[in-house]
Amino acid sequence: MNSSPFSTKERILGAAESLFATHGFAGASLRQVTAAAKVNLAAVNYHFGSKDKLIEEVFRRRLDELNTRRLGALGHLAQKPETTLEAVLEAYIGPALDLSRTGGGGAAFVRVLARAYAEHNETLRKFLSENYGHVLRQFAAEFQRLLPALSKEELYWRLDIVTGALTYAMADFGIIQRKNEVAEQAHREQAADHLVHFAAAGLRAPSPHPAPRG
Amino acid sequence: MNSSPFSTKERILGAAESLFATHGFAGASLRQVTAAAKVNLAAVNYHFGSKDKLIEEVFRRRLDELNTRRLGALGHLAQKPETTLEAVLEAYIGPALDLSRTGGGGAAFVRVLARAYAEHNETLRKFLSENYGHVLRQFAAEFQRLLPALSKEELYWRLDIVTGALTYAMADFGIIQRKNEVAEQAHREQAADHLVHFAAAGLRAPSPHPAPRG
DNA sequence: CGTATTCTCAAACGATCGTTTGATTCGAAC
DNA sequence: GTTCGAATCAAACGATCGTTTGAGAATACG
Repeated sequence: MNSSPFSTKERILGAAESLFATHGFAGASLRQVTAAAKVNLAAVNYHFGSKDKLIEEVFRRRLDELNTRRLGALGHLAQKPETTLEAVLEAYIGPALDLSRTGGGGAAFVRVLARAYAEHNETLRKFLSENYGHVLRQFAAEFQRLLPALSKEELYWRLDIVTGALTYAMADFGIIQRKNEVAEQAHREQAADHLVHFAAAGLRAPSPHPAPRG
Repeated sequence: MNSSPFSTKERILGAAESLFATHGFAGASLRQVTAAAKVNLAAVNYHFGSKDKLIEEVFRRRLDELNTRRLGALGHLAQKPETTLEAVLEAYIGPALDLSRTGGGGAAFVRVLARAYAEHNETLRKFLSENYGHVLRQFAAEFQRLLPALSKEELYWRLDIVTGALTYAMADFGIIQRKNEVAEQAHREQAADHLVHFAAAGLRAPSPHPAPRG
């Protein structure tokens, strides 16, 4: 019955990903999603149970592979004395870049990911923390090994900044607008290159023992 | 009739700011807003005309003062040979910090500002660009003077990263969660201090003439 | 005072939301 | 061919959305 090579579930996930990226979770309706996926409205609740479950599935589909690849890349570097800061950053950012490079909607997903940070939805936050929190903790441990001069608190502050900048840059929210659809991949690769370079310098900055502002 | 010292318009703006920060523009309904403001539902359309106009007014109320203060701080530094990179960053970030420090809902507004980046709402983007784009251009010119080794393109990439990190950090989206309401101001000041330090190092990083990734 | 204007209020408007229902169609197993 | 579970469909559910209405209360001005 499907004229498309993709199943109904896959078409819903793809359309939802794209529309959530553009309009947000509350702003994109199931009627928009099912219309874009060319499926019946009831198909969402039939296949996923509810809109919230659909949102979770949009995340799970991408994050399972993304974080597996991140940990795999980290596994080749961890504990080795010759590992560089740039290499660990690359292990974290590279899979996200690859994801955004795959034609099948991954570029939209990184925008959805940025949405998740902006959403203060507690249910969503808990889901992400429970399912993928261990990845961030493993990377933090490796960064700590490479930056022993930083206190744990200082390190977490900086990793927080890197994560924010990564999310923001990959999601293409910035003032720098690309010219056309063809240049999107090149644009995103440039963003990642600049980001790794910038983040490495920021992480390496000497600890300030900050004085009161004024 | 108002038992509050604030007018109906002011109470609506304050409640809207807080709820937009938490639930987003589409996620916060006018019924939630008017209930929190303890005013009648129809008051929004009477005083502002529509929900979209209310959103614009939430921005205008804060950004007019914020950007005036930013340009004022920049005016004391621009063209002077002894100006430092940190001072210009401080001129950009400091007023945002002060805003988030004022008790009257400014802390919520910085989260609203971050929402604006995540929203791909063209109407909102156009409004912000038309009304406040000149501020970013003036700061870019001053950064260019202080970082002559950077190409214009390279500089814009880095400023884009700084803006993203600033927005993200000030909006308190990160993994670092503060313990209670009392510590919020101290938390935010720490975030700004770390951010200035991090951003200055990132901006000063030598130009990479980036090689192909691999 | 009376009058005009501004503001607030409960109530309802039509539209759209997420979800559910029940009938119908499909594809494999026997 | 018959049967049966899976999938799709049009239609409708109650709830909530932004917005509008018209009457009443508060305020300002003569």
